[in-house]
Amino acid sequence: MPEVLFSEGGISVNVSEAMSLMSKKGYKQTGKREEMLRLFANEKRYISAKDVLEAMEKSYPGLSFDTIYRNLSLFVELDILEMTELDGEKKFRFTCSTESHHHHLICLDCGKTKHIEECPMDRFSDEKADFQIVGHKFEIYGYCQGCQSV
Amino acid sequence: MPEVLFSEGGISVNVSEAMSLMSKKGYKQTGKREEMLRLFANEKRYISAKDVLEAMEKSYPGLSFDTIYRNLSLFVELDILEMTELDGEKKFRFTCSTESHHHHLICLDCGKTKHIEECPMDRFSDEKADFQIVGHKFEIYGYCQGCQSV
DNA sequence: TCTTTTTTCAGAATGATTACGATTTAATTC
DNA sequence: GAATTAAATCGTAATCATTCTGAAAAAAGA
Repeated sequence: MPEVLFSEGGISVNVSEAMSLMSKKGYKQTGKREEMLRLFANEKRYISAKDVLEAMEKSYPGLSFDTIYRNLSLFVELDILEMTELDGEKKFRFTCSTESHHHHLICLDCGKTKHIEECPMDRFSDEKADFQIVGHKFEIYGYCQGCQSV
Repeated sequence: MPEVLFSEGGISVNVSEAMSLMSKKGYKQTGKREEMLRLFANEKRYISAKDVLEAMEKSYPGLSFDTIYRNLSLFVELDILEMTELDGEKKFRFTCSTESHHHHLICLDCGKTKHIEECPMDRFSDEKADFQIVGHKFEIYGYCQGCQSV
């Protein structure tokens, strides 16, 4: 569980940046989208679609899974969120557009992450592999301090 | 699609090794298990449960998904197969017990793989991460030569 | 062969995700 | 600010991979 919220300044910059990116791309600004983004900006960890629904049901009772999933895909498409698959479940996390390429150490319990600056692809020469390389995944799994004590 | 089968020697050694490991552990040797293993020994690439079912339905009509999945899990537990999750689907691949720790470059089309000897964890000091590390994943995705031309 | 335990079948249940037609809402135009 | 239009949302059903269940069949050991 996340203990500390970010300063309002930090949040609003990222969320409003994302919102204006959306309208620039022709997508509409809705209260639900903003609240979804606000949630991700606060959490800064990997959470599931179900987590999102549960967090938003309070303010939007009757909110549909369709809305959640459609917006999650949209956000990933626009690079506002990043996605990974853990244990057969898609998990999403806020992306800061200013961050350079990096990887994550991920807590399997709460989804909290730690950046890994180093990328194994840096020392991988893709010529000798007769594959056309289109992507890669490097993730380290574990339990964060908070979740170890449980 | 795999073009070349392995020499019978190579196959049978791996398959029979796996079969005797099973009976040593108290699991029964069945024709279905042997044919599943034979399939994986021939393919040497990541395939899905559905692929296995389709390949085996010819010799075992009416074969159930339950049988496939149960045996796949058993094989993974016994380190006979290795498993990864691609696009929300579990994919399985034959493991040679003699191979040391390694990673894969994986063809997103046919599941063909190429070994990557280098492991990014070798130069990752887990002390400074205040996470209890339990695992990691490093995979490179692309398209093999055969699948590029399509 | 007989017994015991495991495996398998057939189909239902689950859980995550996606699809659909109808309705509502945001952005745009007048 | 009302009318228009396109996108977003709802509610629910469909889909897809995977797991479960209880009964029947098959393998291993005595």
